[in-house]
Amino acid sequence: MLKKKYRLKKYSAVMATYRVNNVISDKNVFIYLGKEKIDYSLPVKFAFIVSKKISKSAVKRNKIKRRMRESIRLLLKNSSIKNINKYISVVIVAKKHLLDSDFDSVYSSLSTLLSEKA
RNA sequence: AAGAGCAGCCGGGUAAUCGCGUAUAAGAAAACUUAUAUGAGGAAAGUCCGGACACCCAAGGGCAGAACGACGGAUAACGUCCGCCGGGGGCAACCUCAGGACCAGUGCCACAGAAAAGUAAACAACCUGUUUUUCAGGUUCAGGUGCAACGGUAGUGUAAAAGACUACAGGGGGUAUUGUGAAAUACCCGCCGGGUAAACUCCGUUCGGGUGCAAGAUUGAAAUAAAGGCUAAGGUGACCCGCCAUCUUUAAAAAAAUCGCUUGAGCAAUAAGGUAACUUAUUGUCGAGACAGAUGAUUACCUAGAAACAGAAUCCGGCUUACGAACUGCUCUUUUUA
RNA sequence: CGGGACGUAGCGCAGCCUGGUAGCGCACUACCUUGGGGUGGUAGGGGUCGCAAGUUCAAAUCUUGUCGUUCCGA
Repeated sequence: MLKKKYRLKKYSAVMATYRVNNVISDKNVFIYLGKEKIDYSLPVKFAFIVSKKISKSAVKRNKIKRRMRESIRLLLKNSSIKNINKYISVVIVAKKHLLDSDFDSVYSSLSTLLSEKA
């Protein structure tokens, strides 16, 4: 789980990130990238969205969110995704395909998307 | 031994590495770091009932409305629970029932049938008179219909019949006894013209009304502005653009913070009362409290193969629904052996 | 968190209040009309009435539970 300073808290901030409309995706997730930073001392903030359309069960939605958070935590620790540091915020939206995947596929798709395409 | 019925119990464990929420302590005194402790359920779910708590409205009462409905109890309360009565099911253990009233009124009972409730026979049949037929009168036992037929079976009786009369059983009413009571038992009375209220309705009981922790309280900022976006609807206009108004958005910055927020009809043990639900007393104990929302990832071993349903959001008491594996106790039936 | 509405033929809807026969339009099939097609006409097929239980002689309809879809308020 990420610490609180890495979390994007406000609904309005998420909507602002959507409005930039800089999207990358694969079969598992959409990733919305926010505006570029002015002050580089601030950390990148993440938000994770798993809608009710993906599953009615709160347990399954929570599981997907936890896997995504853990992946981002490991990626930040490895500092393998340095090139996303220029963005203020990142919103990650899960797709229905994630429901049947395991942790490794979540980790690999997030790492390739964020390190290569961003 | 086999097959049933009822009740109970559990909801993976240990270790290692990385990591998260909360509390406390220390350092720092802004962010933060370290240590320790602690961190989802039996249904947390559905939101179907009942409360607590909070605010708004309200003089009191009625009407209306809603829910409930054998009886006695439990409870803060309940549509829940316990016991018991009656109906139904089962050989039995046991299970199950929205279980008041169609003698207040109004409806409905398709098709079939003579007739579906009205002092009722438009089919048919029986008997009597007339007697070729027809017709008139009496009757509804038997027939057939239907979920249901104007009380059942057997006899007496009669022109043919009929509770008209008798016996037996059924329903209803009255009296007596037993029980707190629903009711049961006994005796007596020919009293016996359907069903349906999860049809309207009537009777009884309960509920001040509404809103729900995003309830509500406190502190601070702003003082109704600024910058955009949009045009389906409003104004101006013949129409379009435009303008006004409306609507809507605004990243780190003022765009909130704190309280409510978890010590409670709490949990555990023992004792007493009660058939039980439950109650009382004593002792011990504190077991999540977030605010885009904390329990995860990887590995090894054990169990049986690390398996299901499933994630607290103000808090309790229930109900309902979903669901995994192993096992324990009591009871019943059948068979076999002693 | 709270409150509504709707599940009926492949699709869109009636019927439910007041219980006994499930119907309408489009689509589908066959035939007629045409040189052929469309249009038009005639006939026909197709429905566990979301699911489960109860009330009733009888349930799409009444009652309860449950599943799904969708809307509204904060």
